[in-house]
Amino acid sequence: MSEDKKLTPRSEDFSAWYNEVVVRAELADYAPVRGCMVVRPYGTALWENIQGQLDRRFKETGHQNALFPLLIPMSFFEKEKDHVEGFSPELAVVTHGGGKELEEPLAVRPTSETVIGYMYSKWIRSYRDLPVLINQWGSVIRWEMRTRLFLRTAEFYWQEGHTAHATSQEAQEETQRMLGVYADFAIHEAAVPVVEGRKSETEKFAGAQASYSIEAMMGNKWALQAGTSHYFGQNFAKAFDIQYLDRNNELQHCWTTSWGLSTRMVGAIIMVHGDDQGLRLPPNLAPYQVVIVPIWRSDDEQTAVLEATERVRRALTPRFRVTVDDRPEVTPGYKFNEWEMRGVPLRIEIGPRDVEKQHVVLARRDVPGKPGKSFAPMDGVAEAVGDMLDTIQAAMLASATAFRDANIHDAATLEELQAIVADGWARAYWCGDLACEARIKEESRATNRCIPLDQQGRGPGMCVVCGEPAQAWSYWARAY
RNA sequence: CGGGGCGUGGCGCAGUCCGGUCAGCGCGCAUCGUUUGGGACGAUGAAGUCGGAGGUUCAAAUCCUCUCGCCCCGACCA
Repeated sequence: MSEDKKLTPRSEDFSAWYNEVVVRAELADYAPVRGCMVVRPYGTALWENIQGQLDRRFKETGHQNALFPLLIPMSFFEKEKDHVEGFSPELAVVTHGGGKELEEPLAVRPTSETVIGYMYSKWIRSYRDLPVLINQWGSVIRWEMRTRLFLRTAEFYWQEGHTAHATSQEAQEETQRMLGVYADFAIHEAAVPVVEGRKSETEKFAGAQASYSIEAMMGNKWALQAGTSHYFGQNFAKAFDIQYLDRNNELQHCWTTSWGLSTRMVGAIIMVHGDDQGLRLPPNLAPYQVVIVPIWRSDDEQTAVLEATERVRRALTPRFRVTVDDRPEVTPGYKFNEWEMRGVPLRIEIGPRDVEKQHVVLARRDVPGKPGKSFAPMDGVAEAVGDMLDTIQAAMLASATAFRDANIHDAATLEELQAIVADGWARAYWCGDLACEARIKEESRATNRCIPLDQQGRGPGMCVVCGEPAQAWSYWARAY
């Protein structure tokens, strides 16, 4: 048995395991450009399913897609003080075009608040134009010092929603509505049990008045910010003159928001669900929900088995995303392992014995080995598969939720917090003082992940650093 | 940008300290045969500017200088 057939146990070296899963499952590769990645067809298919589920939700909440330019004049960034400070260090800048040096350098967008703000200032004239609810799918570039496939690449693919509203309240509601959309997507499609919360002052987005995030616990108990939603107040509207005439014919600045979710979600799915066999994908997002593996020996068997396989495939298509692995040159055992590594949630085995009995073998990816196997009659296989995929989706969410909850603990002191975040998340009160927050980070290597909107279950508390009364508790964890 | 590690057929590596039949192993790949219900086996075969550039030497994967890239840990961040 050669070394490359084993995946690194998740508990030993999580980073190595993660890289191996990404590469061997053929999700992505390194690009010939520093810090960038090539998303391979299998990874892209997964991403497209994520896009589909999000787009469906965006449509339901009244949003439309649009496309804005990749290149942004440098001067746009200088219009909002915090924004330029936040992004200047990580801009990629185009200085030449058509063989000549440009009069004004162009930044490759690191995010599109500025160009979109510029356009909104032209589009919005009246309160009747509001709200503007637009989303963009595309890629952006941030020259990060350190990169990781999917989690932090220099170029990354995402959606960024940008909205403009007539009132502060409406913009704040939008910010939280979209946070809720992300949480709903993560929980019900990705089976990633996220917590929702507000970012602290130090953690919030450059130029935002308030930032919110969904945070997920990875298999090594680190935290990952899986989606963000920002309330800008009138910061960008004032910087870009986004104004409208209200009912009283008075000029007002808009209230704007933005929210984004990236290919980082793919990384989250890998790190939340993956196991020693490799990738595990939730049925709702898996490129292939079902792989059918026909098994035969003789030519006679082959004919009968492939006939049955085709019948089953037709019964499942197009209701499910199905692929058939009838490669004659590799053994069934090889196929089992390969598709398990690639995370396909349900495998159907059809061999001579199954044809004879007119049933198929169902093998669950989320329960590896024999315990995950069962039979389903060929007639009515679609119903059995539908039920099984629902079961798998629910089971994956349940186990990820149980894992998360088992690894979150309350901390009453800094010492307790330090001990907890070494191998989990801490819930700890913090007075809101920046110095106390910095102290926690220094002493524990943990960051303030978010201040949950739902503060239930804990009474009034005291800051774990200074002991002063604290209004709210946060999740603290090591983070990607 | 600091600290550590690594660049040798497609992939994973040995060889580097001590220069000289070291161009080698496993997997993969190709052909043929036997196999096929949990990563098959045998035979034969193709494939490598040893990351790059300079230098030392009769001789460099190996020593020296510079350089490029990647991975991990920090700082930064979706």
